Order: sequence, then structure tokens, then C-alpha cells
Amino acid sequence: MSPQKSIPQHRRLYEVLRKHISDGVYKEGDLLPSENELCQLFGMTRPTVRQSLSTLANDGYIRKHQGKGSIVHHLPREIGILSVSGTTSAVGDRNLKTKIIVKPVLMPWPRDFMFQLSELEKESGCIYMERVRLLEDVPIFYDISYIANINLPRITARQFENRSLFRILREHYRIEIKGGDQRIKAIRASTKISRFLNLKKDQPVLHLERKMETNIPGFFLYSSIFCNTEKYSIFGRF
Amino acid sequence: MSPQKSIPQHRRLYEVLRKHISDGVYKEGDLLPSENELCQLFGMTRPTVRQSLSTLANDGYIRKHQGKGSIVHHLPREIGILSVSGTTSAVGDRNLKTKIIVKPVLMPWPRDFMFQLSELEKESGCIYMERVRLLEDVPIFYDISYIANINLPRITARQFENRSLFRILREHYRIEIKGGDQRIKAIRASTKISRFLNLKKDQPVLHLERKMETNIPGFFLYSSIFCNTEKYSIFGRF
DNA sequence: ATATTTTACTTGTAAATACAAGTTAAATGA
DNA sequence: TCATTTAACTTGTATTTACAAGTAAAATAT
Repeated sequence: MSPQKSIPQHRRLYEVLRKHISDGVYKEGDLLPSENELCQLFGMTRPTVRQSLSTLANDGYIRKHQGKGSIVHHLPREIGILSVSGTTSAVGDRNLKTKIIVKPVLMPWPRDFMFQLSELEKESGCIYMERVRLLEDVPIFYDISYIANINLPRITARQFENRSLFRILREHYRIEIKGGDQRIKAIRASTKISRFLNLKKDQPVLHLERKMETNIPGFFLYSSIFCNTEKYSIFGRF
Repeated sequence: MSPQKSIPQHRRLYEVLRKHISDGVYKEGDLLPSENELCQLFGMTRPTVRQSLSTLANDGYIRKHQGKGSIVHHLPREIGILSVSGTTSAVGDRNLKTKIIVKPVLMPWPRDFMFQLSELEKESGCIYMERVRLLEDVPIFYDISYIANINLPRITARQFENRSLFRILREHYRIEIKGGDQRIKAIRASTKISRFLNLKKDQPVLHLERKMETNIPGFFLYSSIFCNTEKYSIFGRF
């Protein structure tokens, strides 16, 4: 078995263009090279190039216009797999910190869990952790994660301080997030939540419940996220 | 010019499958016919069929699995272009009502509008309307819409009571929503909002600010939506 | 009986080709 | 000069062909 799975061509081009947009090589409003130009530049055929562009359009990086070309769309800043938009324009990566509240521990699932669990998940128990994410030293997210304890040796021992949970899962376990469902509510901050998010009690807080699907069938990630949306909003595309 | 624009084949198949899933012909967890079977059934080639399935997967109706097939994903109920999930399973279309608070009127844009406007939009003014949407006679959404007044003759005179705003735009003006951006916040209900949503003042309310893109370049729809998420959640896919 | 291999499916990737339809700017006409 | 037409782009749709890779069940060997 090859150590590095071969990457499809359309994926390769996707990553290149994605990076160029992120890095500002192509700025908002810019026209990307035409499909035929990309074919020449990268030695691919048009269907392959079109697949890359289609994925980019889907992910919101570009908008395609028949007869015109592919135009770079504005790019939101992302925290984890959430995007935020705030009043201050400088939401750079530098200003983002993660604080571990509860280190990953193995425990049984909570009774009345927010999503329905399979029998296999129930039996296995879950890895539980709590984190707070700060933007410019202001706590924005209080994130409670639940991961089914299926084939994840030594995960509780790993360091989560500076790495993204998803990067660890990808790099060490080859687990990729493919999509998911979420429920969004506005609630009052409980005493616990208000403490972590540095808010007064009963202030309105955004509550997200997420079930994330992975490339492994039957293996899901769950999180319950509380957001302080006083200064920043959750940003999304549809 | 033809009165009915010709519909691409991949779109036709998309609509058929989408309807079958919505109608329960294919239920959650079911395997869709294989790509080759669909080719035969609908007289298309595989790339065409694949484009339909790809769009369905993107919209969250199915999940594709290499070697297995396309599996029907569970389907949230939709209100307008938002999805809700509640404690009661029966969120049928019958239980959904729309109440007009302010009939469409032409007026200038509010100062400090939530999104940045182009010069053309500013000059044209906007069509303003307010609606409340009720689910099982409980007010769930208080929706304030802004539409740039560009080439929309007689729109203020039309009936919005029982029709979707988007259906009117599609059928009478050939305007389709292609996507958009949104910001989500949790706020306290103001007096006005609490009245329309039948809540106590200062209760937490979900606030969505949306900018919707259409098939017409430079023409956007805006809405500011306040949601009572006590009983129902906003449901989304990513 | 059990474990392994094979086989027949499924979707994924990729090429080469053709024409349709929308956009823009240059060429042409009055 | 100005309006119109044309031409040269762009992306959209669709066919055909070929093989790779993942899945599951049937066939085979132990």
C-alpha cells in the first residue's frame, strides 16, 4: 500500500486555486484564468478543470458566470469549521487562541444525548472534551465535543493545545469531515456558559448542535457550541 | 424567444429524483437506482446522470458512497428557504401560515443598511415588506424583506398572502435565488419583535441577516429575519 | 464450517470531442 | 457619430470511451 494515497488531478487544482485565493494572489472580484487556460497551465482536460471549479464554486470561493468567467468571491475568516464576521476587519489567525477546559477523557455518553446514537456508538462510549476559543482575547466559542470511541488509540493522550482537533483526526487517523447537520437556537446563557464566555447571566447566546459526518461510515463527531455573538456574528453561505 | 426556456436534462432528472425523495417514493436510507440504471431509465449518459446526483448530494438529499451507491439522506422540512426541526414530528405544510404585517411598499433604503449597497441599488430605492410566518399557529419567523426596485413593474400590487415571495419572483420575473451570505446572531427581543413573535421582552431571539444572490447580476434580495427558537430550531446542512 | 479468492457489481477519475448559449469588444454599417 | 452586426471569447450541456477503486456477495479452497 502506498504511504501517500494518490491525489486526483481535479483535487490538486482545487487546492492550488484555493490556496491562491486564500493567499490573495487572486483577490475578490478578480477573474480566474479561463477553463481553457487552466487546461494548458496544468495539463488537464476541460472536464477535469471544470470539476475543480465546480467544487470551488460550491465551497463559496468563486462564482461562475456563463460567458464571463469565474469570479473570486469574498472569503470569510474561519475558526474551526465555523466562519465569523465582525466589526473589526482584522480577524487574522494570529488573534485566535484555543484554551482547553476539559482535556479529552473517555466516558459514557450523556443520557438524552442531543442526537440519536447507533448501538455501536452507545456501547463504545465517547471521548469528551471542552474548549474555549478566543478571538483577540475575547472568548467567542465554548465548544463541547463528543467523539465515539471507535478505533482511536491513544487519542486522549494527544496534545490539542495548538492543533485543530480536525487536523489531528486527519493526519493521525485519516478521518475527514465530509459534511453534517446542525441545529441553531438562541438561548439564555446559563451560569456555567456565562462564566466561560465572560458574559452576564441570561444574556442571549447562540447555541449550535452539530453532527458531523466523516469518510468512515457510521463514525460521527458531535459538538455542542455556545457562541458569544455580541461583537462577532456567525457567518455562513448557502 | 421561446416562452419556456428549455430545461437541461440533468436538471430534469434532478427535479424528478428530488420530488420522489420529498414524496417518500425513496425513503431515508434507501438506495437510489445505480447510475447505469438511471442512464437507461431516463435515456441519458452517465456524466449527465452524475451531474444530477452531484447536485442532489450537494443539496443534502443524498450521500454517495463509492462501491455502494447513492443513499437517500433524511430530509428537513423547509419554510421559505430556511429549514426548521422541532420536537413535534409533524411539521407538515398544512400547519404553515404567512401573515403580512406590512404590504410591499416602495421606499428609500434605511440609512446604515445591514449590507453594503451598490450605487444603482441606492438610487433605485427598495421595496419593503414585513411578514410573520406561523407554524401550528405559533409565530416562528418575523421577516423583513428589502428588494432593490430594479425592473420589477407592479410588484407592490401583487398578492403575497398565500404565495411564496420567491415563487412570485420566479414565475413572473424569472428570478432565481442562486445562493447567498448570512450572518447569525443571538439577541434580546425588542418590544416590537416580542409583540410579533408573541414572546416576553428580552427573551433570546435568533437574528439572521441575509443577502441572496440571483441569476441577475447585481440584483440581490435582502432580509432580516427574527426567529423564535423556543420550540423549533433552525436546521442546516454543511 | 471457515477463511480466502474471485466476480460482479457500484461510484470515481479522466480523456477527447462537439455544439449551445451568454458576454464582450471589435468591425461594420448607416 | 452612433447604432448594429459580427466575431472571438467565455462557460454550459452532452456524448462516448476507458480504466481505477471500493463494496458485497458468490464461488472456491482449506
